[in-house]
Amino acid sequence: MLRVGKVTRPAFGGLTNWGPDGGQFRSITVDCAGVAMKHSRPFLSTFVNKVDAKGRVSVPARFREILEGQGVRSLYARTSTSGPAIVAGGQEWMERQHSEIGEHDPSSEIHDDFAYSLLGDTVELNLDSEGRVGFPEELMQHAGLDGAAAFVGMGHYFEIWEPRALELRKIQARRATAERRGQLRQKSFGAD
Amino acid sequence: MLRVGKVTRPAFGGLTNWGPDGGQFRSITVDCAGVAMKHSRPFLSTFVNKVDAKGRVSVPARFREILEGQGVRSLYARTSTSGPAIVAGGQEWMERQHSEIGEHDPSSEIHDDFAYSLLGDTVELNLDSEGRVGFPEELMQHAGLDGAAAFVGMGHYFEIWEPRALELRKIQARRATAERRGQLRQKSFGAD
DNA sequence: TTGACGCCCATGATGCCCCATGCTATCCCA
DNA sequence: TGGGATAGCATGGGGCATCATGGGCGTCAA
Repeated sequence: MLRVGKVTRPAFGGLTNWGPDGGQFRSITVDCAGVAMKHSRPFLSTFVNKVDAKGRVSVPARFREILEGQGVRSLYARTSTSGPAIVAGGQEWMERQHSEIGEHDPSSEIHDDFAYSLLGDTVELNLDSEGRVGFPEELMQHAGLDGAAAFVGMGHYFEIWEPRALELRKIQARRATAERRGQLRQKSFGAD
Repeated sequence: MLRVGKVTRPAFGGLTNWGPDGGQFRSITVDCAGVAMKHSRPFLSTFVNKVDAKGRVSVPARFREILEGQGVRSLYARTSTSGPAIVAGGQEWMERQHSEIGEHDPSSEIHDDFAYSLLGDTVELNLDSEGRVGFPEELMQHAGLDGAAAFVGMGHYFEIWEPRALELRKIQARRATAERRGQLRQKSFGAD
């Protein structure tokens, strides 16, 4: 289980707040070691957009706002290590990935494994003036994208799925969540 | 050794107090590690409003005050994991959800399950200048909304039910509460 | 020359904003 | 104590801005 005080993962388990102001970094998380870290609003919700004949997809406007708030007008993407999906995010997510690798001894094999799979496979994609991106063929194939793409917010990052595959994955996730929270609920505090 | 769980859920079991002043954050909860967390007044009571032809519903004025006190003029909503209802809340509730997910290792399956069902299914809805929201068709269907919607305060968040379904649920809840509290009490405020 | 890519404009759909109206609960004064 | 005035709130509908999407044109490199 995660421990408090790992400076490299302050965001998981800290106190978070997004301010009401528009677009830029919106909050500070302070972990138990007193380390502060910037935060954008989380990527939320699911949006399904079409893939056009040129292979372009509109990045949902809400997601674009967040990405732009983090700096440049582009996103980072790679194949998911746990399913037929593309994992993507902005500057902050990239930094997170980077520091996750930094937790490991540079001379260790695990360090290199992480670097090859998390950094080596990541591409940086620019959004066009309409807010669209074209994913490389390899990523499209991994996710089985064809005709439509579902963007699902995962908090600090988001994923892109073939819509039907995502729906199936979500059904499974809802079941697991209900069970898990049902157990918590019996212990006393209200989940929802 | 301190675990994340102790820190990320200060509200459950912390020391809480809401002040009498108007609108903004009204209290501070301090958990065992000394971490402070903001609190609004709780969402209370039940309000029934109409759903208009465009599918819009007025959010009760009391609830709006609380939401606005938390920052932006919007709310977060998703289907309930435990019944035919929409679960909704403001910024604070969203932060709670987010940090609940953050308790888990990002590479674990439970992390993803929570993210897909708690974040991926959550939508951010802006209130219009009259204080109304339009829920997505999917949420309306899950709650069986049609013509009217009952907003019921649940403390840190609230739920939206089809009024009759809520009434039934409440009857069941009263009975269960009465049983738990013992025979004597059941006799004195059993049937209202 | 041709194909890939980036940039730009047109269009339709959707969501958001604004104004108008009517209801109701509360307060004030007779 | 009752009735009218008033302010806050819920409700309805029309218009406009934003967004997704499709297609065209120019540029650069193979």
